Amino acid sequence: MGRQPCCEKVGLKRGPWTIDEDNKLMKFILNNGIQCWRLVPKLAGLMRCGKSCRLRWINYLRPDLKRGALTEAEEDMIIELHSRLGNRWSKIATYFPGRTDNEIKNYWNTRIKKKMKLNGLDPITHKPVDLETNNEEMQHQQNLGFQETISIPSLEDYGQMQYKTEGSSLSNQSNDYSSCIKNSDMGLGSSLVFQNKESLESFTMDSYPNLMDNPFFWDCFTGLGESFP
DNA sequence: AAAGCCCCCAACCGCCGAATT
DNA sequence: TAATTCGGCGGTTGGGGGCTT
Repeated sequence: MGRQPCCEKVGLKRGPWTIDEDNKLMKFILNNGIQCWRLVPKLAGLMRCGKSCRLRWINYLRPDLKRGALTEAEEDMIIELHSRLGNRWSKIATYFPGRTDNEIKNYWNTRIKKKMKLNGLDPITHKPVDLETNNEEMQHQQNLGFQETISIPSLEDYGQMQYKTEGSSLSNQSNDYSSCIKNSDMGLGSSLVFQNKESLESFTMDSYPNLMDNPFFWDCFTGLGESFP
């Protein structure tokens, strides 16, 4: 009953692949293609399980893999896609030819996640970390008429500092509101409002329900780091 | 120079839906 | 229909290398 086992479980090699193993696997797949991963190690003369061979091929040996560090543009796109798709790394990886889901996942876990936390954003929800927990701050912002805020804790030491980006548009529909002000007040964090160029009327994030999904949103943060010593 | 710490990433693990017998 | 594996996925880990003290 049922299928045959994928491989002999005993005596299998584990851990890092040797150059010799890589060569055997590469040679076999280039010559024969991939019909069935279960048969690959046997036919290629490898003491590995099929699953391990598959992983090694997909993540390291595939000739179409793009080597080297991810670019800033790729990083921006990962953030954007993650905000929409969540931790669906294989889905995200389809937008990056030559990159693997493992590579993107690693990049997210070791760099982007850290960066977002530094910016006071929850890497899971892409929303400000203390939005729900800091009631005092929320109450303060509500008193000011701000219903939703973006918190940038690293600005705490900068008191009344105002940071303004010129000419950064949030979307085609919001060109009139192209100014973005990050206003750190009371030393608790920073609020984000959008200001109409003509009327100087301000809008909160509620004006843009899907703001975090908009790649232009992240432009607001460009250059922010330069303000710091 | 050496020890300790931190970061990165390759590889493993466990789970799940699909496929097979 | 049940039992079992396959293929694929996301989460996690541990070893190696680089950096700091």
